[in-house]
Formats: sequence, structure tokens, C-alpha cells
Amino acid sequence: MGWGEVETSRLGFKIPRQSLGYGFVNYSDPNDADKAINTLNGLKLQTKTIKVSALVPVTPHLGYANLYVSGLPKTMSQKEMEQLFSQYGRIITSRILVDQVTGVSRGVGFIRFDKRIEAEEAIKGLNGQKPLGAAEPITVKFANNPSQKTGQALLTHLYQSSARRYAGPLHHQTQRFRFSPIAIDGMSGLAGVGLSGGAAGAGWCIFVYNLSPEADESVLWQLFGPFGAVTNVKVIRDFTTNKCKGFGFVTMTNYDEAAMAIASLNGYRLGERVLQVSFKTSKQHKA
DNA sequence: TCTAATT
Repeated sequence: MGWGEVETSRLGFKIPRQSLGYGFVNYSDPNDADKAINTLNGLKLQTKTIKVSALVPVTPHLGYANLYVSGLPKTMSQKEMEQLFSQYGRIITSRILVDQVTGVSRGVGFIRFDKRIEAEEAIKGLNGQKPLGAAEPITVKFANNPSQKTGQALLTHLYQSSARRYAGPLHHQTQRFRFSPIAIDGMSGLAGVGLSGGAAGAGWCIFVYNLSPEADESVLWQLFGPFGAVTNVKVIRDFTTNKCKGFGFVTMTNYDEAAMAIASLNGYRLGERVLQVSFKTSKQHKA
């Protein structure tokens, strides 16, 4: 384009090669950008009228009004969440994250206010509060910028998937554990404990406490894999430091294998630490 | 340090 020096330009593409109908042009001189905007915005190109505008800088931290909400009741709808927050200001967008398989709410959502002050007031008014009829308080804080995919998180993900593959063959050795010599009593009294709800993601969720800050997923695979089918492991980390917060979760398919793992690993000494291992309890279902 | 989650 003839309005000055272009640094970079990019079109939005999807696989295969089909334009998404937008693109970005980066000028080194803001005046050149303005000139391009003024000249090209509204221009008719064949059947289309093109729109050209400056890219609004993401997170000019002043005025950042996007909130992250966790601990929401699983039953709360997006509309109900908006109603709860609307008393603090004008809501631009909202979202509740749902489990991709079951479609059930993950109890986590986002609220973007029009103004920073509204978001701040909502945090003051709602963080740590129980919504009407809710059993547990919610957490309300400023959301992290979604675009910051840390290389660390990416590496962890890659390592996790390779650990998962590695854990595969081990499973064959675990058949001897399948019929455990330990008497497992009936499942009375286990309602709301361990077994995750929803048919698709079913499994026994195990809570592992006293992991070291450096613990990662591979250690959980190695600890629990020998006891049977492990479908998922998660080390809970601080989002900013990426250090383990001292606990994690392991999901196992079969009750007897999970019980065996718990019986064997609870009190297990890992380095300097003694692990506490139990079925994950659900406060919501506690009597 | 005893239950996360980041569109």
C-alpha cells in the first residue's frame, strides 16, 4: 500500500487456505497508519465494504475490567451470573466454561465490565461471598491475559502426553492388582466421593497432597500408573509462578485399582515428604 | 500450604 513503510502484514487464514475475511497491517509510522485508515475504511471492494481501524491495544492495564470467577455453583447459568454481577455496572461480555464432553459447567466464568471501577467494585462486593443459595463462596479476581501461553506450560503439556504413552505398557503388569487381596467393602457411604459425575468423564478422582513445588505430572503417572488404568493426572500450580501448590489429582477408571493405589500410596514417602492420598471429597455433596 | 480451572 502506498502510505508509508509497512513493517509486517498478515491475513487471517484457516486450514486449508481460505481467507477469514480480515488481516493486519503494521506500519512503522502511526501517521501512515492513520492515512491508510482514513483512505481505505469504507472502501467498496467488489461486493464488500472493507473496514479499517486501529487495533485496540490489548490490556492497557488502566481500564482493564475483565474478571475471572471461580467456585460458581455448577447449576448457575450465564444469565444468573450476569444478574449477580450486573449490580456493579455494565457488563460487556460474560462466559461460563463448560466441560467439553459433558457440557456441564466447570464452575468457572468470565465477566467483562465496561469500566475498571465497576470491576473493582464487583471484586470488593462478590469475592469470597456466597451467591444466593450457593453452598460455597466464589472467587472473583482480574483475569489473566489468555494470550500468554508460557513455554513452560507448553513443555509440560508435551511431557505429559509422552508420559501418558510411556505409562501404557505398565498397565499390563498391573493385572495382578486387579483382584486385590484387600477386602474392599461395598460402596455405601461413598456418595459424592471420588466418582466424578457425568457418564462420559467417569472415573475415580484421587486427591494427592504434599507434593513438592517442583512436582510435575510425570511423577503422578509413575506413582499411580502401576496400580491400573489412569486416565488423567493434574498437578495444581500457581498460575503465575508455575510452582506446584502442593497437591494434585489423579483420575483412575476402576474403583479397586484406585482403592489399591490409595491404600499403598497414602503415607508413601516421596523424597522428604509424606504423601496424603485419598479419594477427592466434594464439599457440595457432604452431608 | 489440604481442592484447580484463565475465554
